[in-house]
Amino acid sequence: MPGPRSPRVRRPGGRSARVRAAVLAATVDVLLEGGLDALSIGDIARRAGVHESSVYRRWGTRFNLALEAVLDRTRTEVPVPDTGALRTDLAALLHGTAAFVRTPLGELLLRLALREDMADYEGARERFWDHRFAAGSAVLARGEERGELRPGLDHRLVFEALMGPLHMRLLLTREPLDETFLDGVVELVLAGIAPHE
Amino acid sequence: MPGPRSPRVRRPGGRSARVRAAVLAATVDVLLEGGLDALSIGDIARRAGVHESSVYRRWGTRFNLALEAVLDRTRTEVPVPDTGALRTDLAALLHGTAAFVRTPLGELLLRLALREDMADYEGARERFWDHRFAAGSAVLARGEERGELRPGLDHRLVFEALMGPLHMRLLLTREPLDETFLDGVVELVLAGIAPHE
DNA sequence: CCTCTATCGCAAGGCGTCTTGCCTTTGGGG
DNA sequence: CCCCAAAGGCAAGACGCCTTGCGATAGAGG
Repeated sequence: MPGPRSPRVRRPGGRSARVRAAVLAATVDVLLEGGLDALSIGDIARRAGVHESSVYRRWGTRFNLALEAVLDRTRTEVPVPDTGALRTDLAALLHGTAAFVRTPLGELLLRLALREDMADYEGARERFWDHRFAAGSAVLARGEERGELRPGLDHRLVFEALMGPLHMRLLLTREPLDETFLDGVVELVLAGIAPHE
Repeated sequence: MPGPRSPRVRRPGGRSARVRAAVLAATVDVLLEGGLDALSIGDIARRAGVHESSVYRRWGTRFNLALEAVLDRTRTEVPVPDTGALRTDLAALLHGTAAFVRTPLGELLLRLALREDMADYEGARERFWDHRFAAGSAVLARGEERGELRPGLDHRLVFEALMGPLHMRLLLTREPLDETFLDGVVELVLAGIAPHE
């Protein structure tokens, strides 16, 4: 239990912070070299010049460690496209996501998100998707003002219709994410949400 | 190398077949009780009355074993709905898939399909999705004859648009798969592929 | 029925994960 | 500047995954 003298925030340059930085850096290195399967706590501890038990005590499992390391390196801010037209905005959103998941860290993050045993990070997942959904919703709201789609649509549903096929290919059917495919999805969604003439 | 006397097919009631059946049965039991994480080769071998090394020699990793056990139990035949209208056919397809992935074995299969380290089963995955896609394509072809959708659309794309949001919710955002959602997807896709009036 | 080989049982062992109890070090607060 | 709690280092060890060499056995073909 943290006594009354227990500091809430340690000095950012202290030993703990150094250890944390060294371990996270080593983790990202290993991750980028060999992927999730190559992740070994012993290896990381050695590279970071830290004892194994320190890693275990702080992070528990290597997946917690990997997630924290990746999140630490990943800027999750999503740029909200504003090209002036719904079609190009949606395309930018989709292509941006495709580009991200093709990034080494992006793919790592996606793979980690699929694990079931990360109870601690429910919040992180929720925040991640809320963030991305907000970008989609902003784009749709502007399109609505311009009369480019029917009003009253469920933005979440439209967002999922846009992003779903991409993730399905990536994770399940493992077909390539070529331009034709991405643009086809945009056109299909666009047709689905267009106002009745 | 199999000599000239090497039989291609062993007797189906022989020792090997008995071991295989016992191990697969034990595997499914464990899987249904505790999920993928509870899968321990030692445990399975004990339950099946078989030595651990026999399991390792035959299946290698527990994920190969799990996949074979699940595939062995799963009838992957997809019923092709034919209700007379595209809307209800698509709804049946989507609800059927949702029902399958909510099955214990269905969810297990989905989780296993996500693993990257199953090089041996690329073929199985391809066959699985080809099968399901064929059902979707048949439905779309009939709809096309009835003039319920624009001709010349990429059936694969439409299929992915229908199934993508479901899998995205299930795997990534982990939001519930309620009726409203599923029906919303059907309506959106339907609007997206409808002939221009 | 007999042979012969694929498969299984067995035992020993390497390796990685993760825990735990004890001691040492560090650095924030008084 | 000193004290002391939090964090790290260390060592021992449990446990599960997976491999391997060898001997035993069952069952398919002759």
